[in-house]
Amino acid sequence: MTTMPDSAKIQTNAPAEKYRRYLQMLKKAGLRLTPQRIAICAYLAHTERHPSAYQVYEELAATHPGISRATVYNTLNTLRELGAIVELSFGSDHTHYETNTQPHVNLICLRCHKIIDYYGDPGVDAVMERVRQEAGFQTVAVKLDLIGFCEECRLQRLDEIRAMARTTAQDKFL
Amino acid sequence: MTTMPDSAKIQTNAPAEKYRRYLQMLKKAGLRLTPQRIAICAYLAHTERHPSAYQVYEELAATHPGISRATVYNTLNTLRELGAIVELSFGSDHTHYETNTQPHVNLICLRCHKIIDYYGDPGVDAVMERVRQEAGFQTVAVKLDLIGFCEECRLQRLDEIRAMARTTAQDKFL
DNA sequence: TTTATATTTAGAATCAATCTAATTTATGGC
DNA sequence: GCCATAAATTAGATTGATTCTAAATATAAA
Repeated sequence: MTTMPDSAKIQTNAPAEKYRRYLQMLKKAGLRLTPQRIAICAYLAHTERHPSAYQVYEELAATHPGISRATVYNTLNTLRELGAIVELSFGSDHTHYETNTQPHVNLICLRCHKIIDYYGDPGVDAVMERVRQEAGFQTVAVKLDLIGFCEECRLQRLDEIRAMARTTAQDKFL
Repeated sequence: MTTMPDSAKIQTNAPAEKYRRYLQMLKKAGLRLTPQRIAICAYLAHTERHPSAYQVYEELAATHPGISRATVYNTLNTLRELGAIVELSFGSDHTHYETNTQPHVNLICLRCHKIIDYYGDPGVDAVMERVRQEAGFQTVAVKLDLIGFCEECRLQRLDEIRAMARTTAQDKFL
């Protein structure tokens, strides 16, 4: 997994900051800050994972009995429409959400479906600016996904190919 | 909408080339090139849109009566696992596919759900190389999504905000 | 307070996607 | 070419994440 330069982590993405940002966006959109919405924002702000809508509902239901599916899904959809969170998909059955909208790279493994957040300078600022000038597109959130094979799975894949080569002379892989 | 420099379109993404690439990847994975799979690859190679799995099935069923949902979904999943096509999601209900895996930027509008392919140099090569060295991640496909508001919707949004400002003194927008 | 609007809820409904078991098609060895 | 084996396809049933609905509740405005 090797090292990651600390300098690459430009901004902080502290829960408190995310939380404030979510609530602010809801309010700015003219929506009420109900206890349910606040709970959902708090959950999203404090997770380091990429939860699915279903996970958000299930885990919130444990601490907030009586919260309904509809409220969770509606709120997540609203936050997505506002650009506060970003939908991720990677062949899994549910929709997962990226709660961290600072520029970073998602390394999505085709084999194990793990998503690794990679912080580095993707040079995205320049692209955003060009897109604004040339296409009139106003960027709210950036998602840079690299789809491929994580280190673990890559090595495993190599092993499998070697094993296969030993037993048969087939040219198939994966 | 403005202009797009021709120099930005680095490689060609001709249907014939996509078609050959798809078939080659299936074959390399040890799968048979059946008439159904060939039809699906041909469809994907020739579309300029970002079809959903359901659309692929429905449109293929028109010309290839008897093709089954399962075959279409299985083949699309296989192509996705191979990195030949990439899943896109943008708040719509179905899963859509990006059939064009050359480096480009998806401009995804939060309001009208339009996806604009933007060709330019996102400087992604450098990121891919760094990710390989630092995280051991082998990239198969890249997806750079900018999520925001397209020119049309941005202008419409401005109009709406102005209209609202004229009638009321509320600070809500969107 | 009263009225109007926004929000939530519980449960039903939807429908894209997957699964299943049977059938068809292709492949390789003889 | 023929047979045996594996691969792929099909039609239809099933699933289950998400959305919808109608009623109840909470909030804001007047």
